[in-house]
Amino acid sequence: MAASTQPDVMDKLVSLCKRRGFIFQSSEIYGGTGSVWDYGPLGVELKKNMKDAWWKSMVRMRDDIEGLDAAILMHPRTWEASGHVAGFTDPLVDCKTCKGRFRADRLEDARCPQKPSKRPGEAEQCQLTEPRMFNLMFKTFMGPVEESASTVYLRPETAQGIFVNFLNVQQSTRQKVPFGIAQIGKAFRNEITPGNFIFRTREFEQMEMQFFVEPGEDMKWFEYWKAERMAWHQSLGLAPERLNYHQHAGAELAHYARAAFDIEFDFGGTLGFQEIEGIHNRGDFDLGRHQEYSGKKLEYFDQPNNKRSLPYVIETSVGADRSTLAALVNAYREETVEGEAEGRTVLRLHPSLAPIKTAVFALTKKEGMPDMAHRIAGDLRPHFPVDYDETGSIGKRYRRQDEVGTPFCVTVDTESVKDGTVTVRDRDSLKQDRISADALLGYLKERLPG
RNA sequence: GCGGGAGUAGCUCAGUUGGUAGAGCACAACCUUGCCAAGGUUGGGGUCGCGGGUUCGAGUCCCGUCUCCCGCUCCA
Repeated sequence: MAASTQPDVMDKLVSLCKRRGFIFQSSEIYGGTGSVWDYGPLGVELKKNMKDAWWKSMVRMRDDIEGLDAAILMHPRTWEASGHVAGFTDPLVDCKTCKGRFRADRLEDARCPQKPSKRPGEAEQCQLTEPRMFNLMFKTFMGPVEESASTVYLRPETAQGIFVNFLNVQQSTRQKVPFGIAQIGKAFRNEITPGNFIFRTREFEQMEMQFFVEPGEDMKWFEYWKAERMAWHQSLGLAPERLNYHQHAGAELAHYARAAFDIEFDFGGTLGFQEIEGIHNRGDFDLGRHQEYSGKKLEYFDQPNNKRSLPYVIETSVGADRSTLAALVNAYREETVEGEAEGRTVLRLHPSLAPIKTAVFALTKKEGMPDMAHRIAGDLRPHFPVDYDETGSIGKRYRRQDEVGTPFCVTVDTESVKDGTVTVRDRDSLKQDRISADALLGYLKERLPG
């Protein structure tokens, strides 16, 4: 069969995601809410599989990383310490005449700085609007009274929940540096320019791990995690040629970062290579600042060597939504099946990510086929998500499952009812195996990782 | 926030000079077929993003508003 990769599949993907129940625009019946998306029945499974894969590789498969689920609302001082209150607030002014936008604190004598060549005639002076404060953080109020003292923020990143709990986790688990804390959770940013489907949204989910290391060991661990994280993305099927590293240098470096690399994925079309994960060496910036703002010591006591130190932090931060989008883009294919007039749309998702692992069909509604197919589906359900279908032609049902990435389809026919064998069809190779229904679970488990 | 484009059925779209909405696909039921989107019959679905105005009458003209896309600004 011939495969074709579309230059820009995003439009088709958005349409498919809505039609098949992966992703819907939030509050659509009210006209939609800007840059917020809801995950439908298949989308929630896909994203959950993505998060489970991450959690398993980070927390369950290692004994040097612990899990955490910190609250979205934190003490407001947290964000003063992190630098988000000061660093994320800019006074912006717009020029009504020349359409420019500028930071008020960088303007001289309140004049529009646009070059004369781009300004209208002298008679028509530029008109600047009043400065408006713009902060990336969403504000809300805690308690019944809305007053400034009760202002709290929706966290713009999950990392701070880990830093403030550093000693709680370390002492309760008796971990020794180097060790890490992992967390999956929602974060909120009032982006000026959101967009590109679920790529940049105002409410999103992060999968972050902060690894605490001895100062001086930081670059060694930085390189370790750089490699490990790239391997993880590939293990979930992202094509190696669509992944690369992007190094941050100079002004591009965040205020806390000593070194930073992004892992980028090629989304194709107009988007091209975009960040899906960041690996940062944050030094002791965060623990140091929280120590300063809270007045509480956050040093780690190294018992054998009888010394105290503030660990350095190597952070890996993946966007769960971006990874999900990358998986979808990476998996999307429009193929021509040999000998067939019509092509097929197929999501070649890694089996561990597929929302439905196996579909069970009754070839027709006669001769006890539905009964047997229902029985088989029921036997498989305790083990993984299963879909049952008996409508339309068999080819049509295969196409439906291809479109949502189901790796295997099992069909019960007349022979099945007589001799107990079924047909198992593979999504990618289109090959069919005839096996005993009794051996089906073992057959599928062998081919479905996780 | 600015400039440009767009908003008609689940999806992709068509709707001529304003006269009370169509197609393909999808979906549901039944018949037929019986391993890769066949065929047939029937059917459910839109008041045309939302609000207002002009008009005897507006999807079709005007104003406002919301949302999406592209560009700018911005982007820890």
